[in-house]
Amino acid sequence: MPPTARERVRAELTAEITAAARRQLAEVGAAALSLRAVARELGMASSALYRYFPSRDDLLTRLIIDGYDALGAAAEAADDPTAAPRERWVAVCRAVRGWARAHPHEYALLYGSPVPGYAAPRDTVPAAARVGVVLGRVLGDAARSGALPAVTGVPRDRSLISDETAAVLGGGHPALDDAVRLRALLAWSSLYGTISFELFGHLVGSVEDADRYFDAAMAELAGLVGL
Amino acid sequence: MPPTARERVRAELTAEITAAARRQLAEVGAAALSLRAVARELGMASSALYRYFPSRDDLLTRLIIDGYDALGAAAEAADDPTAAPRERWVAVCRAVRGWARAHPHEYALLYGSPVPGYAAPRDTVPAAARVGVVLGRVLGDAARSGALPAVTGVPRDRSLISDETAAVLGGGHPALDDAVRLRALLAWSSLYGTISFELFGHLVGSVEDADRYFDAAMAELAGLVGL
DNA sequence: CCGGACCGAGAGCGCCGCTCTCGCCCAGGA
DNA sequence: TCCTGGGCGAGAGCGGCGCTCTCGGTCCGG
Repeated sequence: MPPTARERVRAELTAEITAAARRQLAEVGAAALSLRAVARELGMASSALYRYFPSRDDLLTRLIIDGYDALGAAAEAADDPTAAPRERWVAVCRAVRGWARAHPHEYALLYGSPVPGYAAPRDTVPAAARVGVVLGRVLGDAARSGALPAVTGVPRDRSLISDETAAVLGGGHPALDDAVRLRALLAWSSLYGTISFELFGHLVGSVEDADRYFDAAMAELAGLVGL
Repeated sequence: MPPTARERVRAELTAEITAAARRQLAEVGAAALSLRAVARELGMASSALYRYFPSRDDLLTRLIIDGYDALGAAAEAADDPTAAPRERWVAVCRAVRGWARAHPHEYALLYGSPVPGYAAPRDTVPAAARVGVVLGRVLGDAARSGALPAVTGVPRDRSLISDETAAVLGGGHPALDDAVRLRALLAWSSLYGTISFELFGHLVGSVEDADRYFDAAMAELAGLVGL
């Protein structure tokens, strides 16, 4: 059956709340995000918000999922499947960094310290995987076109990377070399480390030109994974 | 002149406060660290704490500096200058990860999202650099012994890495190749990214054996910098 | 010995997350 | 048509937070 009028207005108000919360998040950061302030901005009593989100953590979870989705969308939009693998790789990395710089507090919410007593629900996993999927597709396409170094053919006794992650990182390619999987996951961690270092201020005074440093670093990582 | 009795007892109480705060930090994390709870643990009025720390952020700053120092000490202790460069590199990385796993909340305070309105004072810089110094010394020693790839000798028009950081990363070696400097900084970012991913739960389900994955990843990074 | 610096305690302010209760309003069944 | 029940917003309130101010007490140096 179609949504009733009640359900529609409820969904609208829920969207308004998340929108206001996202504004707050962008302004003051996750730690200072206050349910009461969101309610004030919306002109309603703070207690009324609890009809829509059982707790502040649930509101944050909503923002986390939306953030992963927005980041994933940015990465997907930046990938041009017709370009050369190495350029695709760097372009996606640039897009991730660009999104992070445009939304620093959201990025910090996604990849910074987890909030105090908060354990990421499983809902966030598929959204969080989107960037990995894009990176994996670049790798998989490169492997299919033979641009990746040859498979050694000597599998280790036990793989370091789980099968699901290997599938994502392989981008549909059936059997990426275990070393490539490892390097792909390492590169993804390194992308995250590089962006976080820059955003969280650990690079101030160390890097002269952040843009050029990032491009050079991503080129190194592309070389590491074999692109 | 020697410290007066007043100064001594003041220093002692300050130490007790930071110790209690460090316990709180280890238990509940930085975001939930409460000045009032520290005061309760010490059996004093919360207002009395402000005689010793002007604000919660100042107490946090103290903990941050101590954390950097402890981490730096762990890294220094793990470095055996008589070992082979590659083993030294991996050993230091292992030590950093070990400290991070033993003190997850402190690590998150150091390298996670910066706290809301908090801007890291300059006091934290020297303490924060200690790990970099250790890593740089490994690199510099390797370069001096000729274990690092030959310098290309073609400097870029402008260095990406600042002179001070290049000096630290060079570990006293006069002229490390610019590419090596870049890779060293990238490797340091990657070490941080790898540990953070593991600690913040972004690797759950992706990595089968965290210990083996970390060792393999650090070996890759060692190869990247030329060790 | 005395004045002033230092100190701890208490009360209080404005926030916060969260709960409970109370009236309202509107939709759907009798 | 009326009535009733469920969703809803508002208000009051609880305990906890960071932080400030004021007030006595203590102790040290001149």
